[in-house]
Amino acid sequence: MENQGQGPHARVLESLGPAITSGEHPPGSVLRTEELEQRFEVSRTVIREVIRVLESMHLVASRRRVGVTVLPAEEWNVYDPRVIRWRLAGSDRPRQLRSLTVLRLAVEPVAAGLAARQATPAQCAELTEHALGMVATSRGGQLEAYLGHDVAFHRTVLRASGNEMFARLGDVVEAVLTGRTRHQVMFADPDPAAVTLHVRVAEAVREHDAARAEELTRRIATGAMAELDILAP
Amino acid sequence: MENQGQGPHARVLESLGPAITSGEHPPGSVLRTEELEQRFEVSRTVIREVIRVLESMHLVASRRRVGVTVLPAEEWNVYDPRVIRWRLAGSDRPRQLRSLTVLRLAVEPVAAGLAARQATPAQCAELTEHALGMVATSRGGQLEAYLGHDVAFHRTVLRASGNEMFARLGDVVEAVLTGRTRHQVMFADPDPAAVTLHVRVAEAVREHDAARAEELTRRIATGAMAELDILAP
DNA sequence: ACGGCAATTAAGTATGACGTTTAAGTCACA
DNA sequence: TGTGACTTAAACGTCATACTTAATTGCCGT
Repeated sequence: MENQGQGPHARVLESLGPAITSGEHPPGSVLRTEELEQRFEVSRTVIREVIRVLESMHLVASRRRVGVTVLPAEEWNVYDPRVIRWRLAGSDRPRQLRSLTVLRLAVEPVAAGLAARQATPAQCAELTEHALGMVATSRGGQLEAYLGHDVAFHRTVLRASGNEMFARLGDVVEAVLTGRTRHQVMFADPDPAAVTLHVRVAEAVREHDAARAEELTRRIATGAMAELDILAP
Repeated sequence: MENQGQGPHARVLESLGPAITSGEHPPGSVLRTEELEQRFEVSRTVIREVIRVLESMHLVASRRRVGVTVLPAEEWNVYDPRVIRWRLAGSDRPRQLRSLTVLRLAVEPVAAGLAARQATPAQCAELTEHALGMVATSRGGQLEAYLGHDVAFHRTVLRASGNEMFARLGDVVEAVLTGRTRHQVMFADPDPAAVTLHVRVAEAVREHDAARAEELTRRIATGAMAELDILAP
């Protein structure tokens, strides 16, 4: 186990959490506190606090006289950034990436439309900067730099929408984009069409053309969706 | 304090959480565990576990030698059902309702489109049943019964979309609809146009007409949005 | 078979002691 | 006077242990 960063709490959490989301502890199985104490060689305090956190993510439910029960996946707080991270690291990564991309497909176009109406000049400038950054790094295997601009671009759109719920999905987008770059198409340069679309979205937002920003963003997301289906149909 | 359901842990959590989301403890302010022990008359154990949960919601961050710091609102896990509930109960309810309704506006039409493609016959029947239930209870102040059908209808659409991220937004929709009924228009009967739209969505899904289901659902959500703006512009 | 009572089990809470981190204060020295 | 290293102490973090509470199991008697 390479899990020894920070303290016992984080170590146990980052070990137990993924173990649950990956199905290593299937729904319905029970974990007793004492057993976990021994397994991780920590005190009850730590185990109990970890359990409380997992409980708050609806990964487990603790009941007296029975133990800590793993809940079915439908109950999980799938919007918790940690749950997302754990699932993306696990075996059902493809399925998870698909779910998240569909979510993007729903949210980002609407967010772009809102951004076109109310983005500040500073945010418009930021958008343009990152779009151009994507253009500049789209060739020659500068994938990490490209990824940085891509993530920043989408984060800015979500933030500029002025909706806090959208803004908090920045982490989700980052997880999706990072996952895609790191694990699937690390070899290939980005699709030039997608790069162009980003530039045009930045333009549309700057010109307060909500309908166009929405439509163009929908095309970006649709492209991302298609890409997934091509890679793992 | 009427907060005494279940145990000390829940009691303290349900008291401290809202106190934070309502701004009673503004971002940047610090809470020391010892102080909290006395304030709630419970042991360190309980306080520490509550803090860990609040920390997992990104409401607070605990640091040695300084205490538990309240984080700025941008950091909060606004998708956590409890955070949503606490904020809806607090003073920025209108703002929160608006955010959530915009989220619905983005997600539900797409979910309805997906549902039209892959809803099971059982789910179609469920949709029809609840749509008709809405019709039957839409007049004569049967608001509670109507609300139940409305929530169930939207939950079914989200579930039938086959996307786990969408499915988990059922709680959000319930919170929004409940909030609207209970606190804003409790007196008035539902808008007949909205009722009709629900029936037509059920039809479209049953006939696998994705585009129509999407468009009709968009109209429902737009109507909900307009209603909000009318009531608190 | 059934219903109630008791025993058992595992989580929940309380408390004291100690370790660890780190902000902040202090003192010496240039 | 200012800077740097050193010391201190405040608050969280962890451990160990005793005790409390609730729920399941199962026994027993009817």
